[in-house]
This record gives sequence, structure tokens and C-alpha cells, in this order.
Amino acid sequence: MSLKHALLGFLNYGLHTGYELKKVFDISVAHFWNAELSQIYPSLKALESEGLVDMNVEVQADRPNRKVYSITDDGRRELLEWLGTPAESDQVREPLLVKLFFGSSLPKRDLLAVLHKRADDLRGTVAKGQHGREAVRGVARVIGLEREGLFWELTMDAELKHSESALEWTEQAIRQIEAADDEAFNSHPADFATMDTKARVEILDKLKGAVAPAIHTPDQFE
Amino acid sequence: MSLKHALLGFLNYGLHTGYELKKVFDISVAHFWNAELSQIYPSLKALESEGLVDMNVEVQADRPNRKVYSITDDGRRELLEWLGTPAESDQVREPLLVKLFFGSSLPKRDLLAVLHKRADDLRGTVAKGQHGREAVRGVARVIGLEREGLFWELTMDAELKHSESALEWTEQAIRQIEAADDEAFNSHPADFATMDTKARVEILDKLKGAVAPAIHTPDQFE
DNA sequence: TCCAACATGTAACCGGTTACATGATTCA
DNA sequence: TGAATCATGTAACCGGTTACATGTTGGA
Repeated sequence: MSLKHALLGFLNYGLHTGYELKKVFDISVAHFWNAELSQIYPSLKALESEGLVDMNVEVQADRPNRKVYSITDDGRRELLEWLGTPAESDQVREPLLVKLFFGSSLPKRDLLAVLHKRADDLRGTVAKGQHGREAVRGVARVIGLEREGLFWELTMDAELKHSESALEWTEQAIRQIEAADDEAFNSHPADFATMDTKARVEILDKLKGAVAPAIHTPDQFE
Repeated sequence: MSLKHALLGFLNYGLHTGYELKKVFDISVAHFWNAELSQIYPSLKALESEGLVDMNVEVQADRPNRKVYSITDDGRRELLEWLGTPAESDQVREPLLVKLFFGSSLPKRDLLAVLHKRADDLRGTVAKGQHGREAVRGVARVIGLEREGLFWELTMDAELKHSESALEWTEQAIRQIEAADDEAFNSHPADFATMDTKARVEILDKLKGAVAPAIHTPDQFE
């Protein structure tokens, strides 16, 4: 889990309440690590009981009391260790690719509609991303964390680049599908289905041997 | 959830047992939708109780009995409807970007090590992806589902393209970080931390207004 | 002899989301 | 008047992973 570590990261910048941290998440890391208040509060409590953060109640007259958290030395140590450990990628879960994978079961125009919707979404993300990227360094300057600007920009770049390449792929997929033979759609694949069980199993095993080295086995991740 | 729909998708190709489906997942969609047996079995049971699949027990003398599943008309209808519905992207959760975001808290060489590790992993994925892509159409032909080859290839392309662009980004990030001023690292940001609470909150709100339109709000997903 | 493959499952756990609860203040 | 902001949380649920359980057969 890196929510706890992300919280430590922000607390390393200074004191914060849970409510404030939610705001900070939303304007900075939400595109690659979202967090809900209902998860932040218990996580802070857990961090406290682990001795990685301290908490002070700040009594307020007109508003609800605030619980102000700060990072401890142990917390800082834990953060640095985590930051310096290589990160495994999370399991990819991409429903769109599942849909595309079974594209032959679907009328051509339905599949194309699904892909066009994705392309539109991505165009929106790309446009926003370009705007955001320009805003970031200024933001860092305003906030008094100028040196951090580089890193924040790089995370924006990551999203932008990803969106751009995803868009390129989508557009190319659309072109290839448009060009594809109509017979490829709405098909009811017969050969494999009517094979007897043993034959199918044999084929699967043969395939497994052939494809195995090409499969990107998604190993453990934190 | 699309595990159920992925199962329906494969059952639409023909009869399968849970055990077989696991194999099929591993050699085809595992890179974008992994599934464990412990999840497949209950899902099939659920699909059955929803009337989307039928089950027949095949008694075997020398081996454990097999439960052979087949898709029903209702199941086929459900599958087609799901396939034709635009897919929202899953929430992105990228620990590496979290680490990079807090890169200024870390010694330069530690951060670079983390990124080099990622770059190496990606180079491996790209190499495998290229091999795999070439194997796919052949696989489709062997299995008797030649028309499906196009779609399978496109899903391989997606992974390959994504890996390639992620690698490009990583390499560029490494270069920028190598070129960065040493003062940007191991820093203990003081200004923001020593501000009083009210001032910080004000800044956060200002930022929210400025950055909001650039933030890609990750909405609901299925 | 020991491990892999075949074949099915259950149970505990885990991180995360959604919904619900409370209650004051401020602004449109 | 009614919504948004401040500020904290709990509880139910959900999809997925890990670990555990069982028992046979065939090959290294």
C-alpha cells in the first residue's frame, strides 16, 4: 500500500489535517493515486499507532476541532526507505481491451462506437494535461516549493505521454477495424467450439508452450 | 466487474471448465485482465445462478470430475450488451509516480536507481511484447479462430505501445533528473511547513482554483 | 521419491469505494 | 432557504489475492 507512504510524503512537507490532505491529494497526485477521506482518516490513525506520525488536537471555537498530524523521525525513516525501493507496477485492468479482445462477437459499428468514445475521452485528457503541465511549475513557485517543481512536472508528463500514446493506439485501432473484412464480425466461431475436450486441451497446452516466453507475467506488487 | 463478462466471452467461443478457463486467461488476456482460479470458480457459480451459463458435470474415472460450462441465450445477450457499452478507464494507481513526486525528499542516486530499475523492466516487456505480437496471428490460425486474430493483435499492440511510451518517458525523466541541480534533492522544504495554518489553507484554495480545470477527474468506472 | 498436472473449492484478509451520520457557519 | 465548506468519522460492501484443503495419476 502506498497511501500511507503518500501521506507520510506530504506530512514531510509540513503539518496537515486529514481534511487538508484530501485537498492536497486532489490537486496533485489524484491522477495516479486517488484517496477518499473515509480512507485517509483511518490511515492516519493507523500511522499514529505505528509511531510514524504524531497528532495534536487544535481546538477551534467556531469550527470543528482539527487533528493536526506531523511526521516523526521513524516516519521519515520509513518514508525514505519506501521511496528508495523500486516499485512494481500494479496489475493492469483494462476493460476496454477485454471488449476489444472479444470484438469479433460484436457488430462492427458497436465496436467502433466504443473505441470512438475512448478516443474522445483521451483527446479531452490530452488537452487538459497540456494545460496542467504548464501550470505546475508556477504552482510550485507560489507554494514555496520551487525545487519540487521538476518532479511534479515529470509526473504530469507521464500522464500526458500516456494519454497521447493511448490516443494514437486507439486511432490506429479504429482505422484497422474500419478496414477489416465484415466477415470478421458477428462471428460464431465453430471449429474450436465443436472440437472435443481432449483436442482443445492439447491445443491449449501447445499454445502455452509457444506463447509463454512472450507473456508478460505480472508478478507481485506492493 | 468484467471478470464475469470475460468468462462469458470465452464461453461464447465454446464449452469450458474453470480450470481450462484459467489456462485460456493466462495465454491471452492476463496482461490486461488477470484471474485466479479461486475467483473463477465462484464467478462461474454466480453466473449459473443468474442463468447466464449452464453447467454439466462430466464424470471422469481417473481424474476429478469436471464441470463443463456453456453460455445461455441470456448470457449471450448480456455479453453483447456489455461489449457494446463504452468502457471507463480504471483508476490509475502508479506507485512509481508517487515515489517520483516525492523525489526531492530522496538522495539523487536513490531516485535514479528506482527509475533505472523501471526502465530495465520496461525494456524486458517491450522485447517480449514484440515477440508475442508476432506469435498471435499464428496462434489464432492454429486454434481455428482466424478472424479473431486482428483483435488479439490489437490488444498486444496496446501493451507494446504503452510499454514503449512508458520507457521513453522513463529515459527522459532519468536524463532530466541527472541534469538537475543537486540542491533539488534531500531538501527539507521549510517555507510551506513554517507557514501558519490559515496561510496554507488559503494557498491551497488558490491552487485548487488555478489547477482544477487541468485535473483529470477520474470519474466512475464499472 | 517427489513434483507437476488435473480439478475443485473455502476462508481469511486487504485496499478501496459508497453510503451514512453529525453539526456548525457562511454565502448565494 | 438551501447548498457548500469545515471537520471528523463508521459501516457495509466489493473485487481481488493469498493461503489452505483434498486426492489421483503420470513422469523425472
